[in-house]
Amino acid sequence: MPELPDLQVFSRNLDKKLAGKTLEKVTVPNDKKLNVSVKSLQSTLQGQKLQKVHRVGKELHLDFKDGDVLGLHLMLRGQLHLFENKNDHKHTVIALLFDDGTGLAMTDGFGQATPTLNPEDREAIDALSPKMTAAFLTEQLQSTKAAVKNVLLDQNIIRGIGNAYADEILWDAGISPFSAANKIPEASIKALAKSIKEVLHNAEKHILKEHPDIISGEIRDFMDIHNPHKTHSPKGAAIQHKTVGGRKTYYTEEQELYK
DNA sequence: AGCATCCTAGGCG
DNA sequence: CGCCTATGATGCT
Repeated sequence: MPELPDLQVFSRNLDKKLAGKTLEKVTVPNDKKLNVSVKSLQSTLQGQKLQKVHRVGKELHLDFKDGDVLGLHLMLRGQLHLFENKNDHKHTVIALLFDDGTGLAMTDGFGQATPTLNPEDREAIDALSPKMTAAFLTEQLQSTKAAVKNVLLDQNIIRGIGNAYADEILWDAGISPFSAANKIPEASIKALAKSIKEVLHNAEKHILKEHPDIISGEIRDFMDIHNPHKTHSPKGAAIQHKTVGGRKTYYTEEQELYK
């Protein structure tokens, strides 16, 4: 499943491909997760010009000319596909057809991928926002004794970090994912702030270089720690894993456990 | 805070 | 060829 760096590349490519086109028809074969009726979605968006595609947290935002926004969240298994004129992708949740015959479909066998008309602005800041500073992290981490990894994953605090990148970031910062958030010293919080930016930016750069045109899937092969094909970290420690709450955490002894 | 829920498909044995 | 797992968010206990 795609995480922030993948989505960043997708949004870029979709913007290149679709911005400036007028939405002719939107269909929602699976409207279980849609926050408005299909009719109201259609009457709001059809006929509007798509101005911009960009990423907000783990969601893609399609900004239309009159200020309406279509949010697309891929959740666990959602995928995006471009099509010409007719969409035949299986498990289509929503399909957008533009005036030149180009189409975009979001599919999901699980049916969990979520389209949202005019998603509410959330207070949580984006992981790549300039507001994501060591000072911000200090404030957030001090207020809870929860495991630091859970804080990174909490979309109500920071938007955009998922399970795989949380492990990469924490290894890079030298902090054990099981550390109590309020026990992490200032110097390590600074390292963490730096690692969040660096790990996400480097991943995006890598994906863009190796897969410049992708709009779907996830690229994971280059990950150093959260990677089932690797046994040792770049610095040589054995990678360990532990399943917490149904999802796997990868870590090494190179990471300090604060408790 | 922590676990069950959604219930597919691709990868690996 | 069948089993296993992977990722997110919500809502319950």
